[in-house]
Amino acid sequence: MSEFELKSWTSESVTADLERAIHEHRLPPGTKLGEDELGEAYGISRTLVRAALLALSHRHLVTLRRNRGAFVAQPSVREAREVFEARALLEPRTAKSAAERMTDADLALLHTNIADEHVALDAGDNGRALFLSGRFHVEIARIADQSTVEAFISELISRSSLIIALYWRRRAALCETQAHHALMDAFADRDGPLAEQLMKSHLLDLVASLDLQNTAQPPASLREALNR
Amino acid sequence: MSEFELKSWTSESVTADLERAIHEHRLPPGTKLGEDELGEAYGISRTLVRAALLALSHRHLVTLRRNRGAFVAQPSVREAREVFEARALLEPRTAKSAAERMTDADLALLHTNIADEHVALDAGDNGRALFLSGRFHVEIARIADQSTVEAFISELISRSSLIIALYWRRRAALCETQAHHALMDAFADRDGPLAEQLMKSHLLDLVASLDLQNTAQPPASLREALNR
DNA sequence: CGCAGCATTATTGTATACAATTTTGTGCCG
DNA sequence: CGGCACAAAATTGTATACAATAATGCTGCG
Repeated sequence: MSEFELKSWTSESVTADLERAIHEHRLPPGTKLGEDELGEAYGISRTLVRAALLALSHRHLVTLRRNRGAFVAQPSVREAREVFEARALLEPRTAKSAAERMTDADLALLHTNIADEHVALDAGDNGRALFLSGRFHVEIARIADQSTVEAFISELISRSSLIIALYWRRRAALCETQAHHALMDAFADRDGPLAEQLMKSHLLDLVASLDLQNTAQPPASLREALNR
Repeated sequence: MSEFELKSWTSESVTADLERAIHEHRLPPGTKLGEDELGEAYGISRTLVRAALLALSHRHLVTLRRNRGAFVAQPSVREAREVFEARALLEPRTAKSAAERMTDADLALLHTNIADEHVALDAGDNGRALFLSGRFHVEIARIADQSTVEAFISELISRSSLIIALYWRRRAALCETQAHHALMDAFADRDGPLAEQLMKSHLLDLVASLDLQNTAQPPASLREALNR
């Protein structure tokens, strides 16, 4: 390892890097994000670290507790439900629009995305697979040519990753790739209504695969102390 | 006026204060928001001003241009359309949920909100009337008990205020109060489907009242230079 | 008189210093 | 030995200093 810094980080790129780390579960919910610690890690001052943490808190990926610091967010059961209800409002219609606007280049890109996900899965890199799985949804919004909705979905996807980390029921491999394949078929046929229906079902399946029965979440602060 | 500061502003309260000023058109689109200027106005350092501007930029109410400063956002025609498409995805269903959960206290609150709007309108305070008109929509999301969707709608409402400032066709009084009254009737009857339909129509009417034909927006930077 | 190039000024970008608060550690007393 | 009070350390909150960049104005030449 070189003594010199290889990259000059900006506030935005640090935000993106942290978001990806959270999305990939390299930074699990509850992890303390110390300002000095991060500043040293990226070779920047606390000023820029704080800007990044502020940005992440606005996306509900990080919780800022006054005079206590920043922590990777731990969505409550309530919040988990709300996130998926919001996704249910936004994504099916967006999938419909995407199907109707889909170009061959878009199709190829989505295919590549799914292929990469399988590669990551086979390599045992579940974090990367989860990230790519989320990217699939964001790409659909991009293809629908709705950048405003895309931004909302992008946030909801990242928050969903935290929810999965906390409430995912099975430890087995992600079985949702089937749903994505089915969506691909609808996209290939430019079948908007089918894509809408498939996305709706997909989201319902996702919620069903979560354990959202608990009214309280005991693992929250305890886990944090034990795992670190 | 006292020489002493009456309130100690925090980053959050400054953000809220600026957002309201933007929402009420006291700070029109394109207005330069100088850091020193704001810092002096609120009696805080640039550190906190920057945190507030960063927060507002994340809500797309302020545009940050590197090394040039912060400006009240000037949504493009494209963005304007997208904002209302996003609202069309979120608000009708939310209105339906709200109607089904509506308590008498909620109804009373909405009534008060509308009454206040009329008072502001009669007093010629169009900015306040516009703000209250937006609050009506946000309150509905709150009543629907969906804080995640509420946050999205809140942002979209504020952005809509900028859109209205730029693209509002008639200069006459806001004629949308009728739509809100109709919604109130549906709410009073706890008629979810009707509320959903009325909200959908209301949003369509709103878009129709805008002039979104222009492909380019010449008044953007020119206006800024002339008006200031 | 007009414009190019440079110096000056103003504003933002980043780092650092200091203050405030919380957390942690220690010792005394019951 | 346990618990409370106080002190020390660590961390965040805010302000300020300095650096970098862009905007402005001036001067001299054509």
